[in-house]
Amino acid sequence: MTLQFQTPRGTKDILPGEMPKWHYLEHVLRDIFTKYNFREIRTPVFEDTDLFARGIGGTTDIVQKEMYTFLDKGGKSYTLRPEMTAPVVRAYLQHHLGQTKALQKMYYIAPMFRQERPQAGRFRQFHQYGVEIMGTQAPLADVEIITVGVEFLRRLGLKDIHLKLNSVGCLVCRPVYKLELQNQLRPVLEQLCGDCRNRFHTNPLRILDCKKENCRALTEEVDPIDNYLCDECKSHFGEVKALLTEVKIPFEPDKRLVRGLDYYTKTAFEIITDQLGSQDAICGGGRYDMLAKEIGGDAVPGVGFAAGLERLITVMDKAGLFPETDPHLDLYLIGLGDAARSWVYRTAMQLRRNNLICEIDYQQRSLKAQMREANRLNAGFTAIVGENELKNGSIPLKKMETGEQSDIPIEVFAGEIIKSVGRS
RNA sequence: GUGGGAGUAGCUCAACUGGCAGAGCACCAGGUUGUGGCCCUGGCGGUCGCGGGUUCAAGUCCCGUCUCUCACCCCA
Repeated sequence: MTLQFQTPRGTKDILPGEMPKWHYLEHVLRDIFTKYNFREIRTPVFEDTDLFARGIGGTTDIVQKEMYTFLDKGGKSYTLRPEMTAPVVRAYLQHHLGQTKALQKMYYIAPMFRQERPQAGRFRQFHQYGVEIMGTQAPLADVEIITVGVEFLRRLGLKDIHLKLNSVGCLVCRPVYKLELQNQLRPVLEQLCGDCRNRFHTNPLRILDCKKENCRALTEEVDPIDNYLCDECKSHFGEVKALLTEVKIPFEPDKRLVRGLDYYTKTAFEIITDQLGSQDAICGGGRYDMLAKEIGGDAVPGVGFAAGLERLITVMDKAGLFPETDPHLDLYLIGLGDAARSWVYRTAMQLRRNNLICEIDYQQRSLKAQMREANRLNAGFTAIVGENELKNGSIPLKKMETGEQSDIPIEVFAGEIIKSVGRS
């Protein structure tokens, strides 16, 4: 069958059958975020295009080629959000959240949009969860962010995850390092790949991140940024590492980790898994002390991460880490004949009001069909009601697992069921 | 945006060098006129992704296109 309408390229329906996985992850996320005292924030799915252009940075791939941008009827340019940090900072500034509380700790679980070629672990609409702490430069805030991300993955039971850590400096020291990098690479500039030759001018730090064998070799001997960090960045980075060690969160310093968004300062980190192939980053984040100012507000420091739910689900599936979900019914009520169906319907309503999960047949199907349905729905019990039962005033209740059957007087049926099958 | 692989029933897949489009599972019904799962029997279900071309004849060959998939770029 060829349907005229299908999900747009790179998008997916999340069908009822897979929803338990999403609910499970969302439940654990909210639970752990709440314990760390983060509160949820929701912002519009689209924003002023300039918010992203300026916030994320004009030279980034996200802005240059991945944004879903459209004009509204007034000719104004909007963009479906490709990430959530810029909108959160925008909301923080717009609502003067810094005035009401010194520190804002926020989390989100929300869809994002990027117009890229779909691939394993990459979609055009995907979901991210993330946290942000705004209003402090304290290294402990960085560590809290990293901790909450790692703790979540640990609680899910994930093994084989690696935390990669670096500092990308600040406005004081990064320009110095950029120049130094250019000086050191200039002699080999012609040997770098085409992308890297461009990066040499636009964003030399990204050359370190190139995955090409040749480029990596050429940059192997380059001085790491550590040697050029200003005193403040150096001590900040040192403290982050010390605190992580203190709370026993293993990390791997990675001088090549620079991240693709321009707004990062100081701490940058990624959590990767070796189960995912080339899209191995499962969580990425860092500090962004210049972002608020960049989008036109006061300078407000912040730190946060974003992580992808679809990728996480892939990893969880591979590792078999989702708990067995056992969708079931407490009771399937079978009605045969008009009078019985009416009784069954009224009884089902009464039981549902008392917190039992009940189902009935809508289509006057045969007893066999209804039994089959009860079995398929994994019903704990089935009650079979026809003319005889109404006449005799006695309802047979069948325990599906064992097949044993007992009769319950019709006038006390609901009460007995609520008592014996129901939960408090 | 660039390159490789793939699209046949709801799902997983067959169909030789072009010659009537199939199986398993699932679904529905019957065997059992009021008792699920197991078993048996039958049934429903396809514009072979879409469009064009070659041919007496195309699921099969050619071109285009869409989608999926993998990789590059980059990212969650």
